[in-house]
Amino acid sequence: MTRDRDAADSPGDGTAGRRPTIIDVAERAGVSKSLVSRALRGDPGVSPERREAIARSAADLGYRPNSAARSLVRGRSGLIGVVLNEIGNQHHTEIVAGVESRAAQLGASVIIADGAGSPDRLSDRIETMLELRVDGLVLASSWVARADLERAGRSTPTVAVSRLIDPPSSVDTIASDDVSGAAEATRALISAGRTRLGYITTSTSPTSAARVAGVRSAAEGAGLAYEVFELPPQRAGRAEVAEVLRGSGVDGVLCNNDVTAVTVLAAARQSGIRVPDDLAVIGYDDTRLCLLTDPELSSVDQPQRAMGERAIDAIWERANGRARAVREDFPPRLVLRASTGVPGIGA
Amino acid sequence: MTRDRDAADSPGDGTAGRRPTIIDVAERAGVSKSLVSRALRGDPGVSPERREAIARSAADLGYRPNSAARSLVRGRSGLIGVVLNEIGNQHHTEIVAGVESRAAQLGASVIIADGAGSPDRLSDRIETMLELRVDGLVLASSWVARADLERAGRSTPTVAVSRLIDPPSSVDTIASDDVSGAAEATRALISAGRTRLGYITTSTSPTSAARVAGVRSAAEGAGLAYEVFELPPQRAGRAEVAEVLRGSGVDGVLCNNDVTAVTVLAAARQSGIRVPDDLAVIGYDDTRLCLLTDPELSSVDQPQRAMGERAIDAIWERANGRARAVREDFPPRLVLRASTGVPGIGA
DNA sequence: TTGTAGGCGTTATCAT
DNA sequence: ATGATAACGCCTACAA
Repeated sequence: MTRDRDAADSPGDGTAGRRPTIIDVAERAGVSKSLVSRALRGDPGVSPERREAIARSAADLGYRPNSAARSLVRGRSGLIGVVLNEIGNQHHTEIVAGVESRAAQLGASVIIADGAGSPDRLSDRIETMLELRVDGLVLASSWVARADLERAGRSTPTVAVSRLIDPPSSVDTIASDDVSGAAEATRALISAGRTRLGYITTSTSPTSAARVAGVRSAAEGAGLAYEVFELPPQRAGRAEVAEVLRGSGVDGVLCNNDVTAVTVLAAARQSGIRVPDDLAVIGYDDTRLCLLTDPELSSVDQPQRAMGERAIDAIWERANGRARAVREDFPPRLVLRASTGVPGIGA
Repeated sequence: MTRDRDAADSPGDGTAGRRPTIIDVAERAGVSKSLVSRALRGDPGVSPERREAIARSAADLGYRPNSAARSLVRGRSGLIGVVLNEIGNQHHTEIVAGVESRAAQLGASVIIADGAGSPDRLSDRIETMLELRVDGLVLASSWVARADLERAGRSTPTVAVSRLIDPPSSVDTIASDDVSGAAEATRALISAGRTRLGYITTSTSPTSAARVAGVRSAAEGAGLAYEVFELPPQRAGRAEVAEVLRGSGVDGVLCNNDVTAVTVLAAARQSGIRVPDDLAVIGYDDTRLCLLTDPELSSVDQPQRAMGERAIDAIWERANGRARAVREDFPPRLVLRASTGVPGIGA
């Protein structure tokens, strides 16, 4: 039920009258609008007196530049767009910190949109960003349709901070090295004496697929078998995980993220499975949750902040002529804690 | 296969040449630019043939409207801005869901900015939103300076979804009723037989202050004493909380959020304090964490989504003439679980 | 149904 | 140092 938006035109504006423009400022200061433009932007070549008068006039009027007008004439918006797969996902939001800090150095403002985990929404948000003429676009999602990637890459420097299957060459990609991250974690399980390995995930993303590959390589390298458990997000509660655990004889498990790992911990406790004695557990992302569990949770840390910073650099490079695509994998870091037992000592 | 539109290429443009405008679309379709404008916006009064030709022309060219130009001429941006105190804070991000869904009904796009917990950054982000001429602004933070609130309220319909001290009348405020939420939680502790009550928080926000008031009212109503523990966020780890717990003889504690509550659980376990036998614990926000702890965590749920929706409605009302400020408190809901023992039965 | 002509607020290029 | 003035891309009366 949409509301009627074209209510009788002018009556009731809510906020005050017309917003002051550069012209209002100019009149009040008794100068031309060009001079106001220069003064307000801090251009050199404006006499101190004028500058002063203009500043006061602007302040009195509560003048604020209209970025639409500016963007239109300059051909650049000064905006960096970030589209997140899911604003509630900590892995994605941490990338924003890196993006923000680097963008600030370039004098750009960062605006964020939430894809709410849906490809349609993602597509829509990307379109909005492109219409806004962002000077660069950061995509933190593995679920962007290829057509949308191409469209974005064609319009503005675009970098995906996530693992993509066969990304178009117009889009740069930055990810952490999921294969080696998962492999290293798996090797840690193995060197803790685990022989019945498992990977449990609540996602079917390319990221997760890469981690499966990492688990496989490490397991096969040690001549061990491994099992993969895929739980749909809605069916990934403590009970479901407990069931999975009971069915399999797994004694060492890597999880797709820390929340899943905490769920495994809870399920194990409920099922009388001791951690790490009966089951070693490793999470992914190294969130602060890891320090709040009992036992504390081992986890694979990803350098989200550095990846976010790199994304902005890549955008800058594209804007300045680079044509070849960036394809970078950042090395993750395994953080061992009690949930895998004492490092180096088997069970 | 000719995609070269500008032979004289400046040394490295990155993406293709000039972006197509409504004029390019018009020429290619052999019509005037006004007709293109109408057709593309779905205005009635355009012959089917023209409409078709224009659509094809636009598609061929990869045309995309420039929202700066549109915003400039229409006087509205079609944008709703949301400034979050901290993009990593789940309480704040959940408000976004409500904002998004209602904004979509109004045909507005939502853009988000992150205040990173700093008043300066918040101020800066708000300014960016105002320069963008957002049609409405949602502030999810208790830390916005009053000057910024006034500035925003003067420029565009603004609503703070958070507790504010003495908000300006130009800003609408929506919050959950923290006093009653905390009071109800405290009464639950009392009726579970707890007599040495506590409130532990990692924040000094007005929100937290309101909850203290709720705890006080319930405690005093029952003739019981209570203690308030304030831990700075950096010093709110398991160890610090354990120390606090040991020092006091508290047997029933309300926490400012679920993460703090989980920390309390971890600290209690470490200190040999049994939950709920020795200590009853209640969190705030009712995040999914609550189901992953042992024992499961009682918590106070806030209707973030409804608050987000209401924010958009309030903006709409302001835009349509309402002058009086909205001051609304949404009722929270206490969810009892094992961390407070069986409801209704004392320890 | 279609086209013409301003104008939105700003920047930037010319003059002066 | 300052001021006209022409864009920027789009929408919208007003004409035809």
